[in-house]
Amino acid sequence: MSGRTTMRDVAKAAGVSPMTVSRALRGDTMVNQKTRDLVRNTAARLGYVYDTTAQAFRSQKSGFVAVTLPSINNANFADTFRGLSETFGDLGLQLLLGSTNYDVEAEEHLVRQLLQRRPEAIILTGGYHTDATQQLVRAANVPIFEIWDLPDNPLGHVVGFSNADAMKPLVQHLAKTGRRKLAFVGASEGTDHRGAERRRGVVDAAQSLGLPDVHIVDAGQAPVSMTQGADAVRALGSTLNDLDALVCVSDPVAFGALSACERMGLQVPKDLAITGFGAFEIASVCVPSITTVRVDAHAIGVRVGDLSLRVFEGQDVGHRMTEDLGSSLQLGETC
Amino acid sequence: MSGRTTMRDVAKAAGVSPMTVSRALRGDTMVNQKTRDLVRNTAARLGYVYDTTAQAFRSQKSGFVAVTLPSINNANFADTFRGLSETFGDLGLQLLLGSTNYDVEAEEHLVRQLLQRRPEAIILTGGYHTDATQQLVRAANVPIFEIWDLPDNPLGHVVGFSNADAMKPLVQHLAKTGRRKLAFVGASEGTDHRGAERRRGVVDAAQSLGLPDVHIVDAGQAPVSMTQGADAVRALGSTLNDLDALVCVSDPVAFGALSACERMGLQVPKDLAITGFGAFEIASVCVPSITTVRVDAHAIGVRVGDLSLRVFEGQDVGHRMTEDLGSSLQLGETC
DNA sequence: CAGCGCCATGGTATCGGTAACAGTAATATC
DNA sequence: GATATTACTGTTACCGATACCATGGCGCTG
Repeated sequence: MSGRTTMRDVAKAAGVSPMTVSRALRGDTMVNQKTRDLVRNTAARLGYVYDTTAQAFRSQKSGFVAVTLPSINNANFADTFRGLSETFGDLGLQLLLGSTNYDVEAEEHLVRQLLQRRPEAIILTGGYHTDATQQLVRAANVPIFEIWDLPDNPLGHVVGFSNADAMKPLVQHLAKTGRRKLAFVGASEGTDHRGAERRRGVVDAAQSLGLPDVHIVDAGQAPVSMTQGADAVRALGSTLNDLDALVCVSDPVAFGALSACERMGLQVPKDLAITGFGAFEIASVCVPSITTVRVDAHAIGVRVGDLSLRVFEGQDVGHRMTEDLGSSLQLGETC
Repeated sequence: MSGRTTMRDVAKAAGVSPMTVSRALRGDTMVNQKTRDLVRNTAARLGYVYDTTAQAFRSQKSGFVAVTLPSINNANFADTFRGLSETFGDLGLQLLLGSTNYDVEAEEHLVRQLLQRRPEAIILTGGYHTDATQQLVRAANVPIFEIWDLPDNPLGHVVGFSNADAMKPLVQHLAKTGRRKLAFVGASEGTDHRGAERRRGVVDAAQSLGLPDVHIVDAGQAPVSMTQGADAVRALGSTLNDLDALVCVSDPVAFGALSACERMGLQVPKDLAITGFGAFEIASVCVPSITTVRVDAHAIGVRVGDLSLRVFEGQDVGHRMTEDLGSSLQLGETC
């Protein structure tokens, strides 16, 4: 009598078998409506709380979906998480969230932990992982989704976009409006893989347009903050006068750069163009508004949920799906 | 042979009992070093993945801590979450996160779900909940923490600050610099409880300083975005000319207001003062920088973790702890 | 009225770890 | 040398739900 109320207690109180309680609480229509109501009322009266752990254990279905994000403190990733949350919530699945802090080693550690909870699907941000991570998730034998990227050798399904290609229209726009000397402001080499892809996209686009070499500005470890963006631009000093445009790895960085320019008396876009990435709210609210690349972060989450449903229903098992959600140029006042 | 590799399989392969495997994998020093290594190597060789669900079930300890946040897409709450994550991670506990979207009914639903996972502690943002929520968490019989607030009748432990008191220095500063006619820009009545507390703090402080009645500006449902802040200010139109200061419920709202003013040709702080709340990064980066109230969101998470440890170790069982982390005025250029 | 199918419910075993207790061999103590 | 202690390993039962199979009762058909 010491422990918590269990189904047995409810069964006894309702005068039925535990099996019937189990069925009634899950809304099995096989159970008579009257019995169902009786069981539910009894359970409520006793303050019974269903034990999902026991269910997960017995049925060998955890009800979890594992998600790794580089950072939780990022409006875009938060939007993706919200999309996932909504969609998987409807499927009765709960998200197990972990943050990798833009570090593949940390991701590996996290994945190890998450897999011990026997998730029914695994969602990894990005397409770049350690070998061990790849082995682990493959061995887990559940649907894998890589998001926010289009990996060359996907582990499973993919919902994302090309971070490199996304930069092309941006650079083209800059070139068209007469900007030739570009700088890319981003994280140090080797931390932010998606940021590196964007950099590559800018460098390649500039090259193919016949622009001079892109100046690379290291703003520090990912995630690069507004402050780091501002500091990096300030540190450029007189170099800034030789530049036509600052292509920033994200909108927060662009905003930091914009503020730094304002403090330094530089006119944007007259003296210098600035671009961001991600279409964060700040890009459209600030003055001047920032030209950026729109990505539907929320849709990424929703699409993963939708595809999962199809996978769970067995319509596409063994068939690797790749969904390229693309991106679009969102013009602002900074160029 | 069909199912997943279990401890039994590892035990057989290593020539020991499952019990020894269990002990070895958990690093029990009671097990001989050589045996431990043997077991670990065997487990690794077989690709064994520990089943935390089974452990949770047998030991009746889920390893989970339930957390509800109003919104995940908020730098402050994200910081708190990070603090929680770090601290509870060190204790070997995993966070189960849910977002209430600033709705106590949604919170109740969420809490119901989370409790079914038998969390070892419950962390609720805010001190305002439905009756059912209160009953549920009390009945769960685990440590409860309410954060980001100082409730009158706490459910358990508290780590937060007074949202009302936090506004006093702000209003005093405004009064000292000659601002008399204040407006408060926040969410509609009945959604954001902490926002309402801040509003109350402003109204009370203004009254006790002999300032005229505070003009209340409804910017829509919580969470109020930058855009909503900007729209609300724009909608004020000529009323704006009669005001000396806009006290905003958060920094994003303040930034939206600031941008709107800039677009309308109003000089901040000359024509109008603006204040925010939360000391978001944007407050110190933007031009002019925003005067705001600093709250150590990360510390809230860390402190909850620290206090939990004490509770788990039984040093303070039954003893309700309240930790007021306070807040401080962070002066910027907007007033 | 036997035989069949359908509906609603019950009995039993079991998921994979581990708590609790029970050894056993080697070493220390008197 | 007998006993106590230490260091390590093993045995058994069990956590709370549910998969699987069995069964009783009722209506319907021929």
